Formats: sequence, structure tokens, C-alpha cells
Amino acid sequence: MEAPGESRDAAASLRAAGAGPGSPVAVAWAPDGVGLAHEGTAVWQRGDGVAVVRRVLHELRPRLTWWSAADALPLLSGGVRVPSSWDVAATHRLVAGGSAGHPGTVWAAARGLAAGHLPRTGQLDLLGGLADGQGGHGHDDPVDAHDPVRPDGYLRPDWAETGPPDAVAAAAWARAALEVAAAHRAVLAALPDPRRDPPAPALAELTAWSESAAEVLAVELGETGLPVDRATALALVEERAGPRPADAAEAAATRAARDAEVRDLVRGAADVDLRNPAQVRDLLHRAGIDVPDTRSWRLEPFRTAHPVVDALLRWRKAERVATTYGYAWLDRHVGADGRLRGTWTGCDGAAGRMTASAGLHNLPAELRPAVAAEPGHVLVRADLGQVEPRVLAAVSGDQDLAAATAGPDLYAPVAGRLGCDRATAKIAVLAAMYGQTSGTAGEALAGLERAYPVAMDHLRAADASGRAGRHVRTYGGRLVRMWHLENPEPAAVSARGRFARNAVVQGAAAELFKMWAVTVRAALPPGAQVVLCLHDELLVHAPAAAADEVVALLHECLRRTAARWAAGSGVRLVADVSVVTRWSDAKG
DNA sequence: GATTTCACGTA
DNA sequence: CGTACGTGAAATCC
Repeated sequence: MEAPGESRDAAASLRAAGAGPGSPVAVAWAPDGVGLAHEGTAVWQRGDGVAVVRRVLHELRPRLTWWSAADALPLLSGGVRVPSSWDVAATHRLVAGGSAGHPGTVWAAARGLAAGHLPRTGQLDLLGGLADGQGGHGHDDPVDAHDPVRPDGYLRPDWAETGPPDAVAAAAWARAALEVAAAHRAVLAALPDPRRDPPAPALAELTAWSESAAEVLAVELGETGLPVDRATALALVEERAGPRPADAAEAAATRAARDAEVRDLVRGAADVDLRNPAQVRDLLHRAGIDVPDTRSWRLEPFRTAHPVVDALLRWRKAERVATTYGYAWLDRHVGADGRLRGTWTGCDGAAGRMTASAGLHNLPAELRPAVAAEPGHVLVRADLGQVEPRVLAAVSGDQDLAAATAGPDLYAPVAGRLGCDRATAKIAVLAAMYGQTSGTAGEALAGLERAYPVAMDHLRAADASGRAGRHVRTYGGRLVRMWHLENPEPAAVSARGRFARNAVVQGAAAELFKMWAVTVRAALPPGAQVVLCLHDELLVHAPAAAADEVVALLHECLRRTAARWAAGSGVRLVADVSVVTRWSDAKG
């Protein structure tokens, strides 16, 4: 491997090395410049790294590779249109499962090195030497100050922690990312394509591209934020939690008044701490209500038994807003520009859904009127209709279930086939996908087995795999790991079965959704941005004049995504799209 | 001070 | 009709 070379024109150097349209070029940033790599060639250039990459993109039209989508941030901030990219961390999560993404972990996994021996920062001197020239403590292997790999094969932890120290190191760092990407491609290429009629590229590779783009979208969502009408938000909070307290004493008084509405309904309950479940249970007991715990679904049937139950449940709702979604929450997460910002991940540790902090994914419906388009703009809200049963039809290859996706409502034809009503059919399908433990879907469930044996076998196979502790792979190739059970009690074994059964459906649905979302993102007109991803729902903030265009785009992007993702399955995927001013205006 | 339990919001 | 996630408060464990 050649040492990285300095370049005055990185684009020309990369072109000389064979880079061109669509070819992989890795990027790594350093404080003093940028490193770039194509195949075995690594170059570095000092100065404005963003300008260098902008020029490389313009002249070569390559596909970028990076250790993680955090490397997209300088480009996004610099207003550079980020093209399709390959995210080494995201692809690691796809091929290996889990939520890891640190370069050291990813490198070790790709090289087959034991994760238990991963070096940490500060240990480098024990294993061969330091970059600053302090000795090797008797070891024979000299450590190249610009080699990202240590003599023992692991990646140097100091660079992984803080990034390469300079542009020379960044070039080698970029080349190392390319090496991992090549290893991942080989793993993905060996996975079978589950589609009946697979067009190129193979589904697992397509998924890797999509997941990579989803990571960029996650970074972008964290920057963009969700538009919030602060006045409405404050009004909604005030209705539920009272006026904003001026000081701690006032806050305590408001709280005490709220507590009193519940305590006053039961004799001798003046000192009960309503935030303490054990004390609440005692209070209910004094009111003649005996419950094993105080969860709201358990208390619901007792709403009419004693007024304290209704008061308590209403208190809980108000308390939720006051503590979790109150003034402190608005102060912490809504910026001066009226954008609610949280931290996004492109995939969680389990089946691969996106996650978001700052309450973005669990905002109570009653606060949704506060999510509003800015002046001159609209919110285009779109969600995938009945996505999980449609996904089940696609991933299992069940032609009869696929036939049921032809219309807008999948459950009607299923009910016809089963000879039951629609509501029963819906419960049966959901019970099959999620592995019911209670309730009475019995007869309809047996009907499903007869009518759609291919889909039901697919679910049963996943369930059996989970019970046995064998990992499963989703349709797009994501490894979903099963955990070891010290003492495999039946309850734990069947919980693992339900987890696996759910993961193959939920995980595939997440892959489909992300592919749709990133296709939409790449096609949006100027001024329009994706502002929220919610598992099967997309929210786009767009100039009012572009509303119709965005609506058409959401449908068209789903058509294009389905043509690749569900090629040959005969499954129809549908989106419900509406143009609104406030999120709450859309039907849910 | 860190971890666990309970509770509850979203899909 | 089950899974997943993030959150806050109180209890629990050092």
C-alpha cells in the first residue's frame, strides 16, 4: 500500500487513479484539510476541505464513502448537495446487527478480530508505540505515525475517538474506510436476494445504500428541526399545566393545587404522593379499589366505580404535560427559530427503525396543533397505509396475500376469504404478526393458516428461530440478534419468539419506509425539507406553491421504491397524503 | 451517583 | 394485539 500523497488538485489526482462517475471515493476530515481515497490511492489536501470535496463532486461525480454520516455534516452546513453515499457504520449495523458504529468496533468486526480486546484510548503505548515518537517499550514493530492500523491489527483508538489529527492521517483514515466497505460489500453480495424478480442491484446492497442515505437524513433532521408555533405550544401547555411559574414557590403551589383535586376525593389522603405508585395503590385501596398495579389501562374499568379514578387519570395526563412536555421541554428543545430539535439515529439496535430524542417520536396528540407550517409554507403529511400486512405479503412471497393488497383496504378481501367480518380479520392478521398471548382470535387465526399458509409459515419460521436463539435476517438483510438465555424458561423462550416474529415484519417495514423517505428527500424541490420521520409517517415542510408538486412526488417516490423493493411480489403499497397547516389537521 | 422500576406517550 | 423506542420520578443499590 502506497503512502498517501499530498495533492494540489485532489480531483485530478483521483481521476488519475481511475475515479470517475459512480465510483467510490472515501472522505475523511482533519483540522487542517481533508483526506480522500479511491481504491489503493489516498491523497490529502490542506486548506478548505469542503471546497476540495465540492470540486471533487463536481468534476468526478463519485459516490462518497465515509465512516459515518457525521462526516456529511460539513458538506450539509456548507450548502453542498450530498449525493448518494456509503456509510460504513450503518452497513456494519446492517450486516452484523446491533447499534454499534465506532470505527474501532466496525474495523475489528470486518477483520474478524475479537471485540473483547478492543483497544481504548491511552493504551497505544503498550502495544507498539505512540504517534508522537515516544518509544515502543521494547516492541520490534515500528508504528508509522500515519498508519491507522496498529501492529496487532486493530484500528488506533485515538484517531477513532477524535478523528485523524491532520490531513495526511485523514487520507489513510479514508482508505481504511474503503477497505471496510469492500469487506461489507462481499458479505452483502453473498446474501440471497429474496425477491421473485430481482432487478439490479441486489436487495441487500440496495438496502445498504438506502440505510446510508437514511443516516444522512438523520443528521439533517437533527439540524433542520420540526417547525413549532411557540404561541400555540405555550397555550396548550398552559391549559394543562397552568401558567408558567415565576419561581419555585409558585411552581410548588400549582403542583399542590393539581394534587389536591385528586387527594380531596379520598378521606385521609392529604399526604399521599401521587407520583409514588405504591402510595397511589394504597389510596385506591382506601377508595375500595384493589389493583395489582396502577397503570391506566388497569384503572380504566374503574372510572365509574369512584370519582378518584377519573380524577387520577386526568391528573396523570396533566402531570405528563407539566413534567415531560411543559415549559422546561420547550425551553430546552425549541430554538429561537421555532424549530424543535432532537438527536436522530438512522436505526435502533433491534429491528432497525429510526429513533429520535426530545419527544419527537412520542409527542402527545393533544400537543400536535403546535406543530405548524411557517408563513408561506405548508406541511405535507404522508403515511404508508396498512404497511405491516402489506410488507408481510412482500417478504413472505405469499401470492394470495399479495392479491389482497390490490385495493385500498387489505382487510376487506381477507375477511371475505375467511368468511368473517372485517374487524375480526384485522385482529387475526395482527395477532399472527405479533404473536398473540391473550384474546380470542382463535377461529379466524385458524382460517388464516388455511388461506395464507405461505405468509403464516414465514412468521412461524421466524418465531421458531427466535425460540431456538438463532439470529434472523430481515428481508433487506439486517441481522437481528437473539440473546442468550441462562435459564430458558418457557415465558422467556416465547418472548424471544415473539420478538423475532415481530422483527421480520417491523424491520422490513422500516427498510421500506427509509427507502421511500430518502427517495423523497433526494427529489424535493428547493425550499422543501423532510422535518419528521415517524416509522410509517413522513412530514414535509414545503413552500405553499410547491404543495401539489410534493404531493405528487410522495406518491411517485413510493411507486419507484416499491418497484425495486417489492419487485415481482405483486404487492401494492399505498400512501395517504394530505396538505395541512397544522400536523393535527391531518387525519391520523 | 448510577441503575432499576413504574408509568406513559408514539408507531 | 404485540414489539420497539425515549422520558421523568421515585426507589434501590452501591
